[in-house]
Amino acid sequence: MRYSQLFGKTSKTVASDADSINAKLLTQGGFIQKEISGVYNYLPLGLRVLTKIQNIVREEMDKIGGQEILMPAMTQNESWITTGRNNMDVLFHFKGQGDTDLVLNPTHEEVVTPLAQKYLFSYRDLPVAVYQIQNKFRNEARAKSGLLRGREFNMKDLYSFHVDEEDLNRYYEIVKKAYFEIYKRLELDDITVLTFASGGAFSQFSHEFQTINENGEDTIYLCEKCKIAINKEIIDTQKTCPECGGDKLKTVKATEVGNIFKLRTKFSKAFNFYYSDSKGQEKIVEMGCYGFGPSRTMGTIVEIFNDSKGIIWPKSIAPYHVHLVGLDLFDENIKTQAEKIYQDLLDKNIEVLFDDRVDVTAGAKFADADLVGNPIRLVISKRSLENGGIEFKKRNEEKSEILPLDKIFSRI
RNA sequence: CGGGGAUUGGCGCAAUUGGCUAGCGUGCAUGGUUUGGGACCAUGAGGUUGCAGGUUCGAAUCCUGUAUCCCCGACCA
Repeated sequence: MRYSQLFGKTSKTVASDADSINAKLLTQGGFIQKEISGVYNYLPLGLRVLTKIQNIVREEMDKIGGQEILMPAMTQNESWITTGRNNMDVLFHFKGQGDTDLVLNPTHEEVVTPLAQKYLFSYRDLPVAVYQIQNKFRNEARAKSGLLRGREFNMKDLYSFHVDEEDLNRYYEIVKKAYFEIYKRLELDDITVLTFASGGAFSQFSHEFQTINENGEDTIYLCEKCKIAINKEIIDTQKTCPECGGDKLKTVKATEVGNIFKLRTKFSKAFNFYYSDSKGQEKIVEMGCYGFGPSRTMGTIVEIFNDSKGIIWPKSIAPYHVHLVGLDLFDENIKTQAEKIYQDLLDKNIEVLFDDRVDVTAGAKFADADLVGNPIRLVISKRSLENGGIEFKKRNEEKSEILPLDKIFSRI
C-alpha cells in the first residue's frame, strides 16, 4: 500500500474528546474515527489490525472444533421475554414493521439456543460448538476509554452444547487452553491472567481473562505464585487463591479481554431445549459460552504497547510488517530504486506500507512511521544508498543499520 | 442514571462588564526555496460561533429550551 493513497491520515493534533491512550493514538494514527460516543469507524489501518486479531481467534476456535456461523444483530424482543432478560438496562429496543418490538443483541444466548434447538435432537448430535465474530450492541450508561468500553463493539462468542455437565467441564478446559494460545499469539500471555469471577446461579465460578495494565478499569487480586487472580466481585467470599490456597494476593489493575462461562441449563430450560439420550429418555442440554472481544483487545494492546512516539504493534497484528520510507524521491534514480524495493517486497508477499510522498520531509515521515507502529522500518535515501543499501530499524529498538539490497530480505 | 464542565473553519485554541470585516496555530491549495527527526517564504480557499427560540439599535458574548461530547460517581455475563 502506498501511503500517498491511503484513506485515513495521521495528524499532529488529536480531537480533544479522545479520552485515553488508545483513543488518542489510534485516532491520531488514522486507525479509527469516532462516530458517536462509544461507536467507532475503522479506517483501513484499523480494520487490518482488527481483522488480524479476529483471524487469530478464528484459527484457534477452529482448532478446538468450533464451527463459525453468523447470527443477526437484531432479534425479536419476545426471545428476551422468554429468558427474562428483556429489561436489561443495556438493551437497545426499537420498533420494526408492524410495530414489532425488536432489540439489538448485546449477546446471543437468546438467538443461539433456539437456533441450536432446530438441529440438535439426539445425544448423537452432541457435543457441538458454534461461534461467530460479530458486533454487539450494549447501551452502556457511560461509554469510555476508546475501544475499551463501547456501545457497539466487536465480539467473538462461542457457544457449546453437551449431554451432561461432565462433558461441559471437559470442553470448558479445552477452551481455556485455546484462549491462552490466543493471548500468546497476541504477545499478551505474560500479563494476562485467569481470573475467578462470579458464576451466577448454576456454577460456582466463571473465568475472566484479565490483562494487567495500569490503565485497566478493573481491580483484581493476583496470587503471584500461581498467576491466578480473583475478581473484585467475589473477593468478599473468596479471600484465598483458588489454586494454592495462598492468602498473599496483590491488588493490580487490569482489563477484561475474555470471559468464559458455564451456562449449564439456564437457557436450555428457558427454551425447553432437550435431547434424547441413548435410551430414548429426554434430557436437558448443558451449555457453555465463551466470549472474546477483538476490538477491546485491540485497544488494550495499544494501552500496553506504546511509547512517547506512538504505537508499537506486536508482529502478529501490525497493520503492515514493513514500513518503507522513501526519502529524496525527487531524485529519479532514488525513486526508481525505492519503487523496485517496494515491488520486490510485494512480490515476496511481505506486507508493506510505502511512504512514497515526495513533498514531505524526513522528520515528518519518521514521526508517522513511529506513530503507526509497524515492526520494521526500512529507509531508502541518498544517504542510505551512498552507505551501501537500505537502513533497517525495528520499531522497538533504537539502533539502525545499513544493509545491502540483497541482504534485506533475510532480515524481515 | 445522579452531579459537574464543555461546544467558535478538518484538528488544536483565542476573542464575553454585549460593539469595527470573529483572530492565531496546524492542516488544505498554488508558486518558489529546502531535503535524515514533524522545514521556510509568498499568495489563497475554508466560519450563518452545536441547534431552536428570545432580549437588544447591536449577540460568539445575556436569557430559555434542546442536542451532543467529556469528567466524577453508580452500573457492568
